Amino acid sequence: MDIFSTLQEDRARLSASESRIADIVVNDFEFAVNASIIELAERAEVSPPTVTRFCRRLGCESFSDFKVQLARTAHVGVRYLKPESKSSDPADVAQDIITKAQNALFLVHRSLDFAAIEAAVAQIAKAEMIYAFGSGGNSSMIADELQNRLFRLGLRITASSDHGMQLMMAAAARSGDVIIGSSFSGRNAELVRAFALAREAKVKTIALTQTGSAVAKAAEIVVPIDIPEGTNIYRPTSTRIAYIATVDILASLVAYAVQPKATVTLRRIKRQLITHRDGDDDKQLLGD
Amino acid sequence: MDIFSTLQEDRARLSASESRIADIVVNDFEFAVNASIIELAERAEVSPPTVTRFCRRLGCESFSDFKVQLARTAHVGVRYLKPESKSSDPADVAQDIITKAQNALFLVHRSLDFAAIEAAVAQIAKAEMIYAFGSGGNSSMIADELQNRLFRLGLRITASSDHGMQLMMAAAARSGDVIIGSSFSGRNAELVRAFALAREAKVKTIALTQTGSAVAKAAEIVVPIDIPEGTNIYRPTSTRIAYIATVDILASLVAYAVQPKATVTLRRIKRQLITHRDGDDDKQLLGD
DNA sequence: AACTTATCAAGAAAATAATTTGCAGGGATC
DNA sequence: GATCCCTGCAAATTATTTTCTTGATAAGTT
Repeated sequence: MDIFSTLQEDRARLSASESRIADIVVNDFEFAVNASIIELAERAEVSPPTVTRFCRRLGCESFSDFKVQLARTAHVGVRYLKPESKSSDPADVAQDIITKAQNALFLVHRSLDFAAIEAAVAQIAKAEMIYAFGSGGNSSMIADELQNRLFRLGLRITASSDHGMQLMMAAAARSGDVIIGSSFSGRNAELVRAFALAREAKVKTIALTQTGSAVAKAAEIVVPIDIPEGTNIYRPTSTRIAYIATVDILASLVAYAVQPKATVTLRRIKRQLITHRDGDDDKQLLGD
Repeated sequence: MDIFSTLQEDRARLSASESRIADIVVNDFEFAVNASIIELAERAEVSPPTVTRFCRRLGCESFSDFKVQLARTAHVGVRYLKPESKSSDPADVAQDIITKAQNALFLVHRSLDFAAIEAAVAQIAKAEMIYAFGSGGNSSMIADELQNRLFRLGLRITASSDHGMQLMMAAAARSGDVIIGSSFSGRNAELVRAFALAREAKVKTIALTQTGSAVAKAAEIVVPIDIPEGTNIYRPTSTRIAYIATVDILASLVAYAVQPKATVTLRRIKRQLITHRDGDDDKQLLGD
């Protein structure tokens, strides 16, 4: 667990003096990581021992331990509190995107629902046939990505971003099949319909979407992905990164679940790719 | 600038004793951030003052300043040196993937070639027509992603993952057009051929690929993306994240470059999407 | 209602530990 | 052989933690 979560959680248990310290840490993080215990104490109008006690209460060994914990979390964890820059300078834009992407990873990691993931992995690994659905550019990329990752494991999968096809496929799917649907917004009405159709036929339905959304309610297993998207409509970065990472995790776990089958297929695919390139090395990653 | 770059750069200027300290810091980072100056000194078989001087040489105020700098960089920056875990426990797998993804972002950010990016952005923004090429699952995703991002800006773009089509399109392209080709491996021979064909017709060629690779050599503008991929072939995480982030940066910068044209198009697309969903909100990101 | 007691927060001062500085010896280089 | 730089020692400084004490609040008792 990281300091920032702990700080949020334990906020209630803190005394008045300790709360003042917490405020300073949260609001002026830069100061906090650089300050000595005396400086921090002075600013919070408490005595140094109180600061030590504050650190201990948060589960740290000592004040310096606290600072280290703080520094390592905060690099990734704090900035999402900060307003994004409005600059169009390349360095700023890059900084902004990278930061948001890292925050997204940080947030996904923290909020991963392993129970749901394991349930999804179990279903995927034993599926007769898998249908990956998603529409609208972003989610269709996720569907393709699922196909790209899972067919390599020897699984039978097809991806579709076409609403009409999705409905027909959902209707054609049989018990033992799995439908994985992705929706960033959670409000893809056609996907909801496809899920409903599938569930009538006892087809397993897995949704990658926002908690509590229409799509989430329509699916049997929900792997929730909840990322606050920034307001800049030019940059759907965070959510996409979060989805990609989640798919990566799912696919990796499925790989472990189907391992014996998978290695054979991978080797065959790899051989195919190598002849397509100018020969050689085996370490090169699978696919271009 | 972060400590780790500095450490790498200044490595040559360090004395023997200081090098020993550097070794420990790099190889056993966990120890280094938690150790006191005395512990670190003992382990490196030097005296505490030498450690202080080492920190100063790296541009830090003091030893504790050094530790803070270290902690804040290293959370993201060091782990790619570490062997990845072989565990198949979901929490470990997730941790591993998230860490690798964060490292990838860290590394891309550090190695971004802004000159190349700006050159690419300038060409893309004024292109008559854009062709996005990529094959093999990963790169084809990048090509689709480019299309997905750039068409929203009112640019004319098509993506293709079909080698045959790519060659024909390259042949059909005219001066004023731009071809953007992506290749993770840098050894997609067909893409090289498409670039060659395009350059004969004075079509601008932009490659997203590894520095020094065949694809890189074939293109006029190279936006280099160099990420060491792990050895676990089930997990092409890092590179993909790096490419996505780079495309995000490119697309955002193009958005700024073509702004007036773009907002109109975005508004039209958005209206279209909203009727497709169950009404409402404008803050929702563009596309699902 | 008044007093006692327990509990806890918080600061003062002392003790401890960590860090830095000044200085001097040793080795390498020119 | 002189100079320069690295390095460690020891002292000085500074920072941090521990211990002890005080004061406040709340619950229980007479």
